Amino acid sequence: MSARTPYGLSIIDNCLTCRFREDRLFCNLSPSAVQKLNDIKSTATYPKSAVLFMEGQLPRGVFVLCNGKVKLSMSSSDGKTIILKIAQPGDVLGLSATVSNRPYEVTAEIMEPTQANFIPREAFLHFLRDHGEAALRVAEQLSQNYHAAYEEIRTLGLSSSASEKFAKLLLEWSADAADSTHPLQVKLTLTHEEIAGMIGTSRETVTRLFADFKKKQWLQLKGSTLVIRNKPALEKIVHS
Amino acid sequence: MSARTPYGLSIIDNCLTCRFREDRLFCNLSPSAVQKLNDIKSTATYPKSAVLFMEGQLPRGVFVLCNGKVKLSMSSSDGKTIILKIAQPGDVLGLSATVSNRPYEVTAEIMEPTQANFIPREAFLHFLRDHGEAALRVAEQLSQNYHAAYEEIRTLGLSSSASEKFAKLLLEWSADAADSTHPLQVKLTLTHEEIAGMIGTSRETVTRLFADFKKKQWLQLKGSTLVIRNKPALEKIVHS
DNA sequence: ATCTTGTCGTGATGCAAATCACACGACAGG
DNA sequence: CCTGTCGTGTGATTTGCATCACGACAAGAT
Repeated sequence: MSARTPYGLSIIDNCLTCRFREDRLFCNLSPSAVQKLNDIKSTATYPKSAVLFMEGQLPRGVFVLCNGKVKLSMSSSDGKTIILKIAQPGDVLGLSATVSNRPYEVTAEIMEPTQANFIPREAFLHFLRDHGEAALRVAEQLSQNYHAAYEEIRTLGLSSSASEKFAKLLLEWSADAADSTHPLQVKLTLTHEEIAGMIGTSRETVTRLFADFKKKQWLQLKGSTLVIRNKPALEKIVHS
Repeated sequence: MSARTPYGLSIIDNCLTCRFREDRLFCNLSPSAVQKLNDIKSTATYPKSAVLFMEGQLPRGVFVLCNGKVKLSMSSSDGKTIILKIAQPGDVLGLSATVSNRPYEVTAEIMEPTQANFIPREAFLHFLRDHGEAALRVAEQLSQNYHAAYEEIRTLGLSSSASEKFAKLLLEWSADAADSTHPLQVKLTLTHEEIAGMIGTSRETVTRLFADFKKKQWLQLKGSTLVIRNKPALEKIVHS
């Protein structure tokens, strides 16, 4: 349980029951709850393009990411796909499906080798019934997910143009990277196709939007790092 | 607490702590929890076009609908509006915002005179901390809301055409009205404008879609009741 | 009886973006 | 070396739907 070793297990424990991040799911629980969690969790690593679960499957349990990146997507019968989120370390996947015993809403696909804790459904629900504090924490977490979902609905339903959604995405990225030394630099890890999937448009449009924004001097590309040169302009587009 | 009187209070009690609908939020709780709930709730009736809360406001608490209909909507700075849901009796409004102390995601506007119970935020959270069973119930409810939100995202993000979304809405309606004697009849209570708001299109398009579907013999209008004459055709459109 | 106000029906027009159809560099593996 | 397969860039063409601009009709309001 302690963080004695520099690698491996210490990281695993931290990501599940860290004591220093109040905003995460299982932080600052009582010792007995932490102990119980450690008993029922199991850890595994997954290779690139492995699938944790697929949209429509009955929920087997929740996954807590330790590191790596996971693509959450939905697709329709005619092959169209939207990417909802790129999950980061600390994120909990499959929570709502597990709690309500409905099928997973999304498909979770590993983008780079990832270590994750898995907690089977039955054990998890039993754990929640025994630990009211954790149930409340789960409710809070679900509220946050819900909030994020509504943000998605807002962009999808209220943005008129593709450029608006594109600008919004860029601003989100720059906000996420706020811990970096320079907040206006974003490391691009997605292809245009994937970006298109995130804003519900076509690959070509993304290419054209990039070109367009670069010509307007709003963006600049240094290798694979994107530099935002005119944030106010982007914000103006978003709040049409 | 008893249902002695034919009007008013008996209805109120039923909608909050009914014992016969397991799928609702506060059903089948322990007697002490029920008692506590009754202590902290208050009831009011609201006239048409009153607003329970607005998008962006800090959460004051949750509302439990006893009767009537409430329109939940979001709007963007440039006046565009989407309607997310028409809340029905039994629905709980403002739950996620209240639990996570984030602003209400939507605006809740009364569509017809409505009676609702209100539970203030602080009392509600305190209640949840004291009653783990209720917290778990809330988590389940939030999961369902989350699920519904993802359904919305699916239609908004994956449906290509307006007709697809329109057909989807009609099928939803006919499924909701499944308790009626005839499942293919839907009472129309919304204007074309409002329907347009629900599927993210313009009023004119809705009018044209109605005309189009009627010409194709898929629909028929008897007064204000819509009759679905070719459900398979609608389903085919949806699952393109 | 005459205004207003809200809802519905329908044509004409314009445009943003999907779609189609390429071409080109990078890069891996046989 | 050639030959896939990806990711990108850019034109030409098409199209679904928003938008504008009406007219018709019903229900209150005055």
